[in-house]
Amino acid sequence: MGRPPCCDKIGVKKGPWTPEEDIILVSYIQQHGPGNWRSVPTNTGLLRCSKSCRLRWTNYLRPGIKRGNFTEQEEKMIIHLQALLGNRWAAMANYLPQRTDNDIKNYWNTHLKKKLKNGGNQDGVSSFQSETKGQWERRLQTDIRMVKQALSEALSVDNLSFSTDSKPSQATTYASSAENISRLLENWMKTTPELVTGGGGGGTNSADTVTQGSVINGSSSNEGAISGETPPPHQRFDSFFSFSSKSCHESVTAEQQLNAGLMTPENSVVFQDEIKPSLGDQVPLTLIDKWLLDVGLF
DNA sequence: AACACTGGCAACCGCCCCCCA
DNA sequence: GTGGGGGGCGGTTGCCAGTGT
Repeated sequence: MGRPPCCDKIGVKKGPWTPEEDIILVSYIQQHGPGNWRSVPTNTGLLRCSKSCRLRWTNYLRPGIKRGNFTEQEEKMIIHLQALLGNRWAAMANYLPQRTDNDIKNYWNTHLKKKLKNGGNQDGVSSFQSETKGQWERRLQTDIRMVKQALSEALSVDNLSFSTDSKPSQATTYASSAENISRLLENWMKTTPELVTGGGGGGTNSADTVTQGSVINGSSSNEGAISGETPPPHQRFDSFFSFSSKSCHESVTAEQQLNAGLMTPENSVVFQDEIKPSLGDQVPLTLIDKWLLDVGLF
């Protein structure tokens, strides 16, 4: 017998996610945190496969995701990481915390692959590949060993500080996800104004039912833990948006620091609980910086 | 203005790895 | 030690918007 599918194919919805589904998912993760994906569809009532929920979260709703054009720095980073790591998109995403592996993969396949093919030697990448890749792999192995040791010591301290201060950090992190869906919500509210104007006219469609039943209740119970009261619907959505400016600011700050080489993914407040501690797979950003400096990129 | 083509991106699929009983 | 289940990852697909003819 083969392995059963992760979810029943019957009754599982496929295709693009609706804003309502996004809200349900984010609301659930705000309360329970990411993980245990198998239980997500059951507990939320989402007619989605657990994998689909995880992908939607990691690729779109996850906090701190930067969308839009890749910067030149990011592009160079991807090119070099691809040369170094191959098609290990998830590992590459560790060095570009604001980009998802899917984003990086798509960008590589649609832009960079073509660019390198047409352009040939871009920014010395080809010569780097032929001349220094082997050398870098050796240095990387050495670095990884050193860093593993140093980080394991450091993390034993960091974990203590994280555990004592995990709540605010988590709140900030999940708040940022609201920023990601806020744009969707804004569009959604434009198209379905009756849902968020306090039930002005009608508002008896299925979307309203879903929103009132699953999302608002979930959201309010979550916020109730903070504010202790249930605001009216439009204020509850406002509170979703109210996260945006702060988290956006933090996100930009983190980005600026990352770009300036002042902050590594490991000590970023925004991403610290999203970074996987798979030390064997990744090298701290400072090493990449060093490498980029060595090859004359910065 | 209408149609065809192309590129970009979100989402799905299936394999693999790791953890736990 | 082993098998099953869950999660992660990379490859691929399909839809949609933009652009060209």
